[in-house]
Amino acid sequence: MVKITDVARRAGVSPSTVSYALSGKRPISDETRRRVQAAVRELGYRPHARGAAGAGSRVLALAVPMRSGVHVPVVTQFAVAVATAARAHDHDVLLLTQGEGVEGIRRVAETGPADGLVVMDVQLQDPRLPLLRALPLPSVLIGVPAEPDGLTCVDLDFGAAGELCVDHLVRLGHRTVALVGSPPEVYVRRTAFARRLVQGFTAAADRHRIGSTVHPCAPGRGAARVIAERLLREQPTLTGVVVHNEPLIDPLIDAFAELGVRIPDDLSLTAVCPAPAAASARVPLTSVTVPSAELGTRAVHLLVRKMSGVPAPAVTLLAPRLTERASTGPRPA
Amino acid sequence: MVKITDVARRAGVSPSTVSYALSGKRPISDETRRRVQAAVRELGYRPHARGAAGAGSRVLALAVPMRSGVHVPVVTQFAVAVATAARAHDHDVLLLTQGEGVEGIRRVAETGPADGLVVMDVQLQDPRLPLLRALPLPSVLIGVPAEPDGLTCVDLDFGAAGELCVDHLVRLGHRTVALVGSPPEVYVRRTAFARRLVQGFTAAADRHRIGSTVHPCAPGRGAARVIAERLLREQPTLTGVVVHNEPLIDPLIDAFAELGVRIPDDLSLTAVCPAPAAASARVPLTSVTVPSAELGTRAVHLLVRKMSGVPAPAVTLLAPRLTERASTGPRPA
DNA sequence: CTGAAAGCGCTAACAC
DNA sequence: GTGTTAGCGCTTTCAG
Repeated sequence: MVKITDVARRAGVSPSTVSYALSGKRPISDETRRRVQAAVRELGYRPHARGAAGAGSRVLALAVPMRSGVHVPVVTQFAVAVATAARAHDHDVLLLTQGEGVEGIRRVAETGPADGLVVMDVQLQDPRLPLLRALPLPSVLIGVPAEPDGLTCVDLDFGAAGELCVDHLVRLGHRTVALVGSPPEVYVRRTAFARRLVQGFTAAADRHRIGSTVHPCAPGRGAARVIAERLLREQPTLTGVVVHNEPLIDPLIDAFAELGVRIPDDLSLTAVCPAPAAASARVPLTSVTVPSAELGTRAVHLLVRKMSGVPAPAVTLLAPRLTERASTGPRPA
Repeated sequence: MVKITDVARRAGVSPSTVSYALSGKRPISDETRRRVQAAVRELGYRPHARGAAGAGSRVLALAVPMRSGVHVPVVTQFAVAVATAARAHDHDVLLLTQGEGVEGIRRVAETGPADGLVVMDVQLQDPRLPLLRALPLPSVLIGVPAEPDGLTCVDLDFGAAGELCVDHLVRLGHRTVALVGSPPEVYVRRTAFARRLVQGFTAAADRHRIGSTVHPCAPGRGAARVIAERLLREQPTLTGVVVHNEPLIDPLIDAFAELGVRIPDDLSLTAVCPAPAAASARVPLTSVTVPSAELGTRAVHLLVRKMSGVPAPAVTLLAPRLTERASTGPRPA
């Protein structure tokens, strides 16, 4: 195991000179630096577990959900956003795959090299919360659980997003709406964002005194066809649908088309999903954007602030914005 | 910054006892361990940049490609496989997003906490190769560049995969075949796996003395329609198609259907993609499986062996296997 | 089973 | 611009 003194000997300088030559923390003559670098290369030197006085590890861990029902591209967008933002703050990102679950967090927090933690796929009652509250390691959740006190959470305001979709449909005259949601297991887990969207959707429909139903739905063409048929059969007056299930968007549009339902002439469709997915769907969808990149960036900002000792608000909610595209129109006569 | 001596004082024991109580490297009485753990919790102690004699960081870095033309779900599968395998070897995974490129690798290798490196999205002439060869940090590539000596590479044998698809089609009697490939930028970058598939495909077609063409293709319904029309127009005798572009699979099947081409009656279709994608396509596809999980696992195995000093072979190629499904049949009369 | 003390590799004051 | 040296927080002998 080659150490800094070896490099120093080889380069004919003192250890501290090597240290400074590598860190750049004080000026070193070109000649000396060159010799040091040569020695480093020749010996294959790598700085070791930094001496105590050194800078912290500058690593933050990211707990990514990789379980049934989560949509991989969206999760990946979050992860990339977090990684990019972390780099901007001179941090690296440690990948913590779910399945390690609580244990993974404990491990990283206690013995791991991370000095901060970003947690995704938060449930309303999440088994990780007690640990996160107790941990000396600062953490930020992407997603807002039922009891966020003592934590730092950031998310799109999914409740408001659900309301926004309904308000939009009501403004167009629709009087019966349905929510085609995420796969059932997502609700079973009480995943925060999915539950809150349902709450907002239902509350807005009740407030407007219009009919509403909610349908968890697995992805895939088969499921899309089944749900489309069922909606048309069970709710003949249905003219407005909100989709909160990205991989289901195109299959659902197809299914309606096959059943002779035209969008937006016969049925208005609204989605809650990342903007590109809405824009590039078979029919460009009026949608509330899930700003994955901004959420990831915000989470990292909050985290680095927390790591530097500044207290952070328990909940940061981003206001939803609805973008009109081709999939919504006035209620048919 | 709370240190081990603080914990020791609080627990009324010596620093070394705290150290051993936490590492478990020598037996500690239950009573003492309890007191130590209590002190740790109360003070929020976290082990620091480990003392020099301590174990290595046990982190390996993963360079993931997040650029145009790569298919996110597949990349994510690799990443998850790598992370899981790494955990099995008691390592954590540091996410290195491309875009940092060569610089990212240099940083992690020189000052970063990683002690091993997995590189994805390898190009035939990859700018990172000289660095990887020179680095004291052991690395493994998923993908085989043109000159793999001095490196450690693992991949599916994409050349053989291309041949296998053609052989299968020829055995069914087809005499004109086309390859619908990855997006153009993938070939422009000279991405190794894409290029090698083309080589194998072309070589096999030549060997069988049958007509063959290759078409890079962007994803999306529009592009699929365009390429389908073009294939039918320019090659009237075409009856066999190989797709190597996962997000294009369904759109391409749709496009052919819209053009009145039945699969497999009029046209046989083969894919090179992960098994689930082939199985759940609109028409279940005869395919050569890209075993993402196994590749990720292998890469990590090779890497940990290398890190422990055992030399590793320059190239490990997994033999392709073709699974017949519903999309291929005899050449129509 | 525990403590004292001697390092570990590295950085940062301090001297010149 | 460089070397000397005193730590840093932690682990691991070495004694008991």
